[in-house]
Parts: sequence; C-alpha cells; structure tokens
Amino acid sequence: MAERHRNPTIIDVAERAGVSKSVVSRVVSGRGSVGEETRRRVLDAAQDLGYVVNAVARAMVAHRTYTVGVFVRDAATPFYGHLLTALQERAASHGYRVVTATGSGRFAVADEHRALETLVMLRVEALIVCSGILPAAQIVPFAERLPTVVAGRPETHGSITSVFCDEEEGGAALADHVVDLGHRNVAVITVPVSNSVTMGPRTAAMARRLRERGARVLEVVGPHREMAGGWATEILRHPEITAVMAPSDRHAVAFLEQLQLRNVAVPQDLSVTGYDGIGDLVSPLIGLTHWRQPIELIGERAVDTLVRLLDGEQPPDHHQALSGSLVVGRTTAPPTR
Amino acid sequence: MAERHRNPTIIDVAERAGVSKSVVSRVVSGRGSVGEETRRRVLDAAQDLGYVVNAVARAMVAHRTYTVGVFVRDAATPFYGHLLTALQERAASHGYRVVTATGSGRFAVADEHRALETLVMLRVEALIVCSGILPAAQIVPFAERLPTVVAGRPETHGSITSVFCDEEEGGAALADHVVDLGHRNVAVITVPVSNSVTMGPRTAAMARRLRERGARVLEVVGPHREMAGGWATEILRHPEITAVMAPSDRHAVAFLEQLQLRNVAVPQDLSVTGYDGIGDLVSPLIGLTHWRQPIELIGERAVDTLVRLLDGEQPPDHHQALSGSLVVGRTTAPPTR
DNA sequence: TTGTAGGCGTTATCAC
DNA sequence: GTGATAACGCCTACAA
Repeated sequence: MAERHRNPTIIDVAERAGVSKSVVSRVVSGRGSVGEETRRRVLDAAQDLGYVVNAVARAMVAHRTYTVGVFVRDAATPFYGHLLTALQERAASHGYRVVTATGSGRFAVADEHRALETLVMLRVEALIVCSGILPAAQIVPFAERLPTVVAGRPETHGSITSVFCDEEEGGAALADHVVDLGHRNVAVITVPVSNSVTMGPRTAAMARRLRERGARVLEVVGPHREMAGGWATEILRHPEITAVMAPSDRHAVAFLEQLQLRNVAVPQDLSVTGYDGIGDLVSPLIGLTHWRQPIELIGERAVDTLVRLLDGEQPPDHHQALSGSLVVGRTTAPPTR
Repeated sequence: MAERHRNPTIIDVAERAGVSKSVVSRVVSGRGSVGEETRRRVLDAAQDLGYVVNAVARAMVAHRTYTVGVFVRDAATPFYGHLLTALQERAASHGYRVVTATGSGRFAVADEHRALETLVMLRVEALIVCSGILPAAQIVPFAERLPTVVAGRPETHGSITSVFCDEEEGGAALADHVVDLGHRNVAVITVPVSNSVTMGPRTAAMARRLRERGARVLEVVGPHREMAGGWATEILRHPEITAVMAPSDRHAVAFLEQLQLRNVAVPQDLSVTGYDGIGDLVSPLIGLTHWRQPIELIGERAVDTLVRLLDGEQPPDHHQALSGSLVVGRTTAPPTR
C-alpha cells in the first residue's frame, strides 16, 4: 500500500552523468541546447538507471497535463465502447492522453457527478461527456470551468458544446422507409426522454413522421430490453400491425428473439427496424434494417472541437448534428396483409 | 493550448477563510484536527471559490497516485470492453482510479510498448495488461518495475502474475461436446499462437482433444474473420465433415454468415461452435453453442490480485486459471450423415 | 488548535 | 553550453 521503491529522478541521472540536473532536464524535455557529448552521457546514465520522466512533476510546474477526461456511461456497451476508442485515438493524434471515468450503467446521477469531479481533481484540461442520462444542468458547472464537449447525444443546451447524430433525421428516415414499403399500421417501441435523451427523441421522431405520412401508430412504452416479452404480447394483439420500429439494434434483437419464440416470421409477418449500426449486431446473419450512426466521426469531431476550444478558438458550430445513413437489411419488406 | 484560467489553491482558500494553508490542507484531506468553527469557514470559502483538490500536487508529495494503469488492446471489442468495465469497477471499489491506454487493434508491438511507458510516466502504481499479442518479454521489464498483472490471457511466464480463463479446459470441453454428439469428422479453424495467445492454445486444444477421442480433424488456418469465405470454400470441399469449431464467437458468426449465403443449414448440414460468450452475439436469436469465459470474474480477480501485490502480500496463485462454462445452443446437433 | 518551514521532481529564468 | 535557484500546490513534522 505504501509508496513503491522510489523511481530515479533527474537528480539521480545528473549525478551519474556528472552534470547538473538542469542539463538533464533539457535533454529529456528536448528544450534548450546541450553539447552533443554531454547529451550522450546523460542519455546513457538515464538508460542505466531506467529513468522515465515523471509526468506528475512535469504537470505541476507546466500547469498542463496534456490529458483530457472522458466520462462514459458504460464502456461495456458497443456504442460507448466504440466511441471511447474513437475518442482515444483522435486525442492521441493531437498529443493528448485520455483518462476515463466509467459508470457501469447502474450509476446514479450523484455518482456520475462524483466521477466528473474526480477528473477535475486529476486536472484534465478538458472534458468529454458521453452519457445519455446525465442532465445538462449537472454538466453546466463543469463546462463553465473547463472546455467541455458532450458527445453522442443531442444536447442543445445553450452553454454546452456538443457533437451528435441527428436523431430527428434518423428516426424520420427510418419511418419513411417503413411507409415507403407500404406499411400503414406500425408499432413504435418508445422510450421516454427521461430514460434516454437519445432514444427518446429518436422514437418520438419515428412516431411523428409515421403519422405525418398517414400511418396509424401504436406506441408501446419499452425503455428496457428485458421487457421485450411484454411488447410482443401487446403488439401481437393487434393483427393489423405489419411493422415494428425499435429504439435500438439491441432492443430490436431482443424483440426478434421473442418473435422467434412465438413463431412469427420476419419480415413476412412483421417487419422490424433497429437503430445504431454499431458492433456485432450488424451481422448480415441477422440482416437487421437500421439507421447507422457515424460513431467514428462523432468521436473525431468531438475531439477536434475540444482541441479548438483548448486553443482558445471558437468551434465552427456550437451544436454539430451529424448525418447517419439508412442500412436496409432483410428484416423489412412490404406488408403481406 | 496554454494553461487554463488558474484553479483556486489551498492558499486562495486560506486567505478567504483567514487561516493558514495548513489548516485548509487538514480540512480538505481530513487529517489532523481542526476547530469546528474554523472547519466551517474553510469549507464555505472552498465552496465559494469552487476549490477542488489538485490530485497532481497531492501525488507529488505523497508519492502515491492511487491510480492503476490498464492497457487494453482494443476497447471496441466486446471482450476487452467488458473486461475494462469490470476492472474499472473493481479498482474503484478498492479506492483506485484507472487510467487507460488503448490501442486500436492495429497497433504494432512498438506502440504498445510506448503506451505502457506513458502509463509509467503518469506514475500509475500498478499495471494491468490486457493484450493477446504483446509478448511476455516486452512485459517483464515493466513487471520488474511495478506490480503487474496480465489479465485475460494464459500467461505462464515465471516472473509475471496472471489471471485468465483456462483455454485448454475450454477447448477440450467444447471438443468433448462435439464428439459426444457423435461427430467423427470435424474441422477446426485454428489460429497460430503468434497471432493470438488465447485463440492459439484454445484451437490447438480443440484439435488435440478431438483426435484423442478418435475423430478426424481438418485444420483450417484462419486468423482473421475476413477470411471466412475461404474457410467455407475449403471446408465444404470435404463433405464428410459434419461439425466446425471456430476460435471465437465472432469468427463463428462470420462463418455462419458464409454458410447462410451458400444455403448450408445449421445444425442440420453442419454443426458450429463459438467461444467467449461475451456481448451481443450470445443472443438466443443466433443460439450459438459456445464456451463462456467468466469475464467479470477475471476482472475482479485481476484487480484483487493487484491490490494484494500493492499491499506487499503474496497473491494466492501466481497464475490463476479460472473455469468457464459450456453453453449449448441451437447450432450444434448430432450429425445427420 | 493553529502556523511555519521545508520538500516532492520538474521546468524556466537567470547569471556565468 | 552549463549551473544555481525559484516556483508549482500540497502534505507533514515541528513549533507556538
């Protein structure tokens, strides 16, 4: 539990090389000029001692950590896992490290707040928040303190910068696809905005567009995948329904599992759509028709925007809504009745 | 790019509260005794200024960071994503933060080495390495420097502590299942150990056990999922084969996709097995027969072991091989020919 | 209980 | 080109 065997410092290296610690500092930091011969001796000494720069001490005096903090709600979810990877890569290409604070999906808002505070303690230079439930009000205090970008969710709060995929566009486009196929009675598995600021607006957009196009809509409230059995029971009670729109690929697959159990054929008896297009569920084995979010792009834009903020520039857009794309699979087809 | 607006320090708080910085330090760190009235004033002042402890400075003097470094090869894969989450949670429960260094799966060994060095620069107190390709020789120098645990891969190097799922057991058990069903001609999609220290031994164990049980084995070398088309072509050239064992769930699904394209029925024409049991591919919709790795347990054990090492204790086992479990789905059945 | 005086490992600013 | 020296923000004896 106690401090480990002390790491060698520039002072140790200096002694061994027979120079002052200033010289060592210049050599290892690459600033200032040092004689070629001296540089060699220092490098050798450092090598012998296994010296590695202490980023903590460096941050102390430089007032910089070259670190951005990323808060992800649940890295075990494909969506956030991919987003995290994209963020990490992009940040590295800008010379920034990433420190991650993760919830497990079961964290309360209070815990999420504490996680953000931890990142501030570590003196990350900026924050990227990826959570579909943390309310904007909780984020604002942090955004006022250091550059902050909300990624992966449609956040339009005035004092928060954000990068996300346009949920309205996606939901509407998917609804268009369903109507274009000829469906007139459609069920939408909706999610309250209070449960998710992504799936909420998304499913709302689906229902709205369906109605605009003249379809009749049955809204089934289904925030959690575990409730798939319930959706199936309710939806199958309405034989006029020929298509079902789910709030995410995972919800869609959970529903497909239920249909399989009940021997309902897809897409013959029922068309089904998903949403996200991330991870293993895009397998052609399932062939799920869905809306694909450009997750890598979200990650890249989020980091690029953050770097602009760090450089004191104004980002191009306060709220960047990126476009996704429709992926037509084998789970949707014209209605047979 | 420059330093942000300076954060308030204990000195600022001290001035505002009209006390010395020592008092503030005692209050915020919770050590030493402070008068109740004084404590209140300090807390108020801290609140007003928005003071947040500087973990960097604290680490500087304490020679401790309460941080463990986790290197994961690719957080976007379900296996590593889940492992990362499990590690993070467990570490938090022990009072440690986690700093993650991630590759994208396309990193060269040299880059992975550099990533580990970055973690050392940050003065993490211990290391958890999760990578199926980084050779032990690269890890040893770090393990000599600070407590290190390799998680999720069968690492039996003498000077490295490790926690993993027993690949021999899993491969053999899965092979037993196949033979027990009556299959006598089986294809195994093998992976060279040089490509993966998990899938390599695992597939080798499958082939070995199959032969021990009297089955004839066709080994198809297939490190990458993109090669699934090739496997299918080769395997279907051997009509006597009635079962195929893949190195992972993802490989199995890639293969299933190919079979679907070629109208080969599973499990009627061919039985197929996977391996891992992590993430969305376990969906009953696919019903893949596979070996399930206890990933949460691996994460917990890895952290617990690390904490023991940090406390100067000897871990119970140098190499902990955990047991997985067989999950029988609908992709395996007795052979029909 | 409270204040004073180092010192942690680095970088930066000066003289030399 | 090189070497003292002063911070950086915090903790910790030790003294008052």
